[in-house]
Amino acid sequence: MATLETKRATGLTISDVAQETGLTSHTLRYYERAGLLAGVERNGSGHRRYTSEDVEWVILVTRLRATGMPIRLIRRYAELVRDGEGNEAERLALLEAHRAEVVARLDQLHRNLELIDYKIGLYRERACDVGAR
Amino acid sequence: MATLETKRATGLTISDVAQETGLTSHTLRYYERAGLLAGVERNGSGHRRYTSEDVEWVILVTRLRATGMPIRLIRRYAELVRDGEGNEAERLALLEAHRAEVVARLDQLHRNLELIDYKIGLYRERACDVGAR
DNA sequence: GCTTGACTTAGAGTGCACTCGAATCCCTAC
DNA sequence: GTAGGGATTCGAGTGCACTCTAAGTCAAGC
Repeated sequence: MATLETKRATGLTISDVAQETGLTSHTLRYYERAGLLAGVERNGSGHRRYTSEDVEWVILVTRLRATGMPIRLIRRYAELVRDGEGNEAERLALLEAHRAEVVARLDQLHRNLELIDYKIGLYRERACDVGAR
Repeated sequence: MATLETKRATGLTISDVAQETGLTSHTLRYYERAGLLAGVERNGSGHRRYTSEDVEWVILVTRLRATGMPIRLIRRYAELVRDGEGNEAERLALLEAHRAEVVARLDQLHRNLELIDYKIGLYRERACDVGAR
């Protein structure tokens, strides 16, 4: 078994990263296949070894997913980052467009939450009443 | 073609309701099959005729869907409503549980939005800088 | 009376994001 | 040296919520 020392030198295994990010190894491989992760380094026997930068990136990906950004947009963003400098404007545009969608979704969620609260109020106030649906 | 008068008397057609709710006729039939809508009345030739109460209910369903309540829970709720009085406590519990989930999701969304804002900030402030990912 | 178009049904297909299976490989411990 | 456990790959399977197709029925307008 690799010591912490060794891991620091050679990078984390896929199950280390799975544990740290809350994803499964399956999902990590799926993300890599889908182009969300730049090529992760391999050791002599072909096993993935993740750097801490890789892990940071994976965490960013999970956050973007958690806000509902679809895989294909995250891939686009990842591609831009991989292509390096010169496309920052496009990256910014992509993030801003997504931000706008998240804000819109938050608004809608807040509004619909009010309806739920209204219904809950009905059931609480007139629990023995007839017509509440 | 049915006049508005006629429609008021006989109920709305599926495409009327589709238009009014933003769903498609397909989705309305799907919801009915899935047990989300109590049996909608039919006219002589077997076509659905929706009452305004039906439409109200459909709108409530769309709002619950918009907050991410899964079909199976909406079905459960619809069943309770159909069963009539006596189960208000369960309806309330169902709505409150869902409310808690929505609130949790809102929180998480807010937190992740902050990360997006942070990234956007990076690109705005140091658009010409190197290391921003 | 016949076309047009909206409606009906059962059931198949789609898109998304995983999620899992099977076969195989390889390092470690006994 | 061999069993175990985890890694690899490709590709198939799953779950959800629609979304659409095909075959057929029916009412209204020309």
